[in-house]
Amino acid sequence: MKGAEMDVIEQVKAQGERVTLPRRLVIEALGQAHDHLTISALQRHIQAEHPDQPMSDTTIYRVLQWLKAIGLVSQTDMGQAGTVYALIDRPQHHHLICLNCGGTITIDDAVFEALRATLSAQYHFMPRIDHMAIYGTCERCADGDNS
Amino acid sequence: MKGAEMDVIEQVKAQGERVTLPRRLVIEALGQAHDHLTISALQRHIQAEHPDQPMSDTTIYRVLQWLKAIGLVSQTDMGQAGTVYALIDRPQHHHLICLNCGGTITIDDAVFEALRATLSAQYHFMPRIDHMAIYGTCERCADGDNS
DNA sequence: ATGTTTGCAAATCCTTTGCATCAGC
DNA sequence: GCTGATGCAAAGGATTTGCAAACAT
Repeated sequence: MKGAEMDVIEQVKAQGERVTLPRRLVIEALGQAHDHLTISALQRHIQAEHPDQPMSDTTIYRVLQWLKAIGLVSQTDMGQAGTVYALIDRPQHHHLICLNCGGTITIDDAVFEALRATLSAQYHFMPRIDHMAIYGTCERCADGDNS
Repeated sequence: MKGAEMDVIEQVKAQGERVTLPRRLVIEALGQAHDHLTISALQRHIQAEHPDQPMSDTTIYRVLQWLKAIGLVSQTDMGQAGTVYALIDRPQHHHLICLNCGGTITIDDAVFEALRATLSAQYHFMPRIDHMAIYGTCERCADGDNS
């Protein structure tokens, strides 16, 4: 199912931005990933799919920075796990990260609806909560105690 | 009012941790700051207060990493503005960061109470929301349009 | 044709590490 | 006195930048 990246490419064109091969590949990789990707994971993914089309780190950085600027991808600092990127289009989801075991739990975007409403009403601020990483302690670590 | 850092030092001692001069100075600087500090701001602050006591970057990094590990400071990625640190003790506050003008708005911790409750109830996860940075568009930029 | 984007290499910035010395308990 | 913290210098990693060549529109 390659709907996501097609949509993104349409959006990009509609904004009058140029669509080049490297850009296409980055968008494709992000669209196919069922997860948020680090720069190196992205690079590996693209290499695997298109072994003949080399992509420099520089280009990936620049493409991501551009996609972020035009509001199509989110960038999240996942702490020890590095910085990850993802398309902003599918049903959003976010992550809870356990400070003890390092495990991650995926949570639904609905959890943030109330927060969005509050920030908008109280502070007249339009939050763009594309991908949140929240740290804390997971159930297992809270019970079984820690290291 | 130097209550905050005294408390922290007591806590540290109570945990059987060593209290050295560099550690004391970092805690003092964080306690006096009315804001979250970057590494370099912290360094400048300490230099200003104690010109004769040099502190290597390395030590600041190590002290902060240690304070974070024992749960006394928060670390937040503020995007373009870098990574900031703060003591976790005073009434918490958080920041809204405008993606357009870069301005920041300070918000109350109460905003996150509902979120904490939801995460705890629905995912059995104990979040540690010490300092959040939320990106979006501020009122002024939403009205006056952008660059 | 024109203005943008790419790739390479090098620069820069932030953070961590090895190791000898020094300080807290 | 023993154990762990510090400082220096150097390594490491991630991200950015300058400039010529390649590309999309």
